[in-house]
Amino acid sequence: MQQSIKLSVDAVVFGYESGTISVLLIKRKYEPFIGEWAIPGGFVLDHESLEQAVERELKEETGIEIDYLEQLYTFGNPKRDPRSRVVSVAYFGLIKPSTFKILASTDAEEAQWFKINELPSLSFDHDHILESAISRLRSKITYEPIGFELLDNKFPFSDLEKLYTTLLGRPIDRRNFRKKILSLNVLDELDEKISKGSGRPANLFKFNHKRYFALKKKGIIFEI
Amino acid sequence: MQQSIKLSVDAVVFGYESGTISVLLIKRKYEPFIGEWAIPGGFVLDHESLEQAVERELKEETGIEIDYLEQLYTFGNPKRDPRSRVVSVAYFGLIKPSTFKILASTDAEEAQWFKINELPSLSFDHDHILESAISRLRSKITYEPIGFELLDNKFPFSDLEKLYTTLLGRPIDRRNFRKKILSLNVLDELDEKISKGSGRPANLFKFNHKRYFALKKKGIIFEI
DNA sequence: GCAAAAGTGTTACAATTACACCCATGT
DNA sequence: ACATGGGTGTAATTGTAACACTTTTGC
Repeated sequence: MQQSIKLSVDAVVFGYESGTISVLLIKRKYEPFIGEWAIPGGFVLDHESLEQAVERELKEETGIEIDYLEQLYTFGNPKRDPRSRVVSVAYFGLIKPSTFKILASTDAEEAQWFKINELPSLSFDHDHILESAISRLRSKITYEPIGFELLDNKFPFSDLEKLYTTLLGRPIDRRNFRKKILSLNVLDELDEKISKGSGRPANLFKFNHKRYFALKKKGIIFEI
Repeated sequence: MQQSIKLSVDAVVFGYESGTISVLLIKRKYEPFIGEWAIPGGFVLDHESLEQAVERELKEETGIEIDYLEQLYTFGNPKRDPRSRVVSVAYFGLIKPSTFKILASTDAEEAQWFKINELPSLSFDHDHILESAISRLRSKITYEPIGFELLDNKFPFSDLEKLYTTLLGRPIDRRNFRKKILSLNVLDELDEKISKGSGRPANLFKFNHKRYFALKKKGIIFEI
C-alpha cells in the first residue's frame, strides 16, 4: 500500500483567571501561514503515542506542561492543509491558574494567551477546531467536574461559581449552586481562609478526586 | 519531515432487531490475524475524506450502506498493529432493521452479525474499540435520539421501549416512558397499525426530524 | 460605619416515580 | 373464552428554582 498522508496533533489549551477564559496560541514560524496565529501542535513521530506527541509539542512550542488532556476530534478534510494531506488529531487541554500566571508573564512573542471572546483569526481550519473545543468545554463542564482542572488545588467557592457563570454565560443562583455542589460531597472544606482585599474572607475548598471516582464507579454522575 | 505512520479507519456498526443489538464484523482475509474476526475498516486513500474512507471500506467489505455515522475516537497506540505504526480513526455507525435483515440473510462468510453479548475475541485492539463504541451507544441514547436510527422509519412504540430496555439493561415503566417521549413532541402518530401475530395491534409512529432539529436549535435537549 | 464579598433557609413549582386495570386482536 | 401484547391516569415523592438578609473583613 502506498499512502502519503501525514499525521499531526494539535492542542487547544484553556486557562482561567478571574472571570475570563483564555486559549494558548502560537505565532507560526514556518510556511504555510508564517507569522499568523495557530493552535500549538505538530507532526507525530513514528515511535511516540498521540498523547506523547501533544505533550512534546506543547513543551517545545510553549514551554507548558498540561494538567488535563483529552482527545477532542480528528480533523481529516483533504484540503485542510494547502500543501499536502495532513490529518490532525486535536486535543483539549486545561491548566491551572498557577501555570497560567507563569506563562502569561514570560513575554514570549511566539506563544500568547487570548481571551476567548477576543480571538484573532487563525490559520488552517484552526478556527473550526477551536470552536469545537469551546463548545466541548461549555457542555462538558455541566456533566463532568473538569472545572476543577481550571482552578488551583485550593480555591474559594466563589471562584468555582464565577467559572460556571463565565462558561455558561448566565448568572447562577449562589445558594442553589452551593447547595448542589456541596451535596455531591466531592469538596473538602479546609481550615483556611483567603482574603481578596475587601469583603469577608472566603473559606478554601479542595476537590476530592478519590471521593469523586468512588461516586462515579457507583454510577452517580455529576450534573449541574 | 520523514514520517511512516499509516492512517486507517474502522467502523463499529450496530444493528437492532427484536430485543438484541448486533455488531457487524468481518473475517480477515490477509495477514496479520488472517482468519480472525475484526471490525471492518482499512487504509485511507490520499484524496478521500475520513468519512468517505469509512463508507468505501464498509461497502467493499460488507456491502452495507450506513444510515448514521459519527466519529468515535482515534486510536494511536504505537504497538496496536504488530507490523507497523497504524493510527486508526474509529467510527460509530447505525443501521435500520430493513438493512440489517438483508445483510443477515446473505450468508456471506466474510461479514457476519454478532450479538453484543456473544462476541468472539477480536484482532488488534478491536476489543477495546468495540467496548468504547458500546459504551458510547449506551450513553448517547440517553441524550440524543439516535435510537431512531436503529428502528425502521415506521415503528410501534413497543419497539422503541424494548430498544431502551435492552440498551440500558433495566426495565422501564411503559407509561412513564411513553409520556416522556410523547411530551417531547418529536414523534408523529400514523393512521396505521401493525400486528405481531397475537395481541392488540400497535399504532405506528414516525420520528419527526424537522421538529427535533427545531427543538435542538432552541436549546431544548433530549433526555431520558 | 460603610463598602464589599461570603454565607445561609424556606417555600412554590415542576419533574419523576410508582403503580394496575382495560382494550383489541388471533387462535 | 383465553392468551398476548397495547394502551392509559393519578397520587406521592423528589428535585429544582425563586428569593433577601446577615456576617465578616478592610479601609
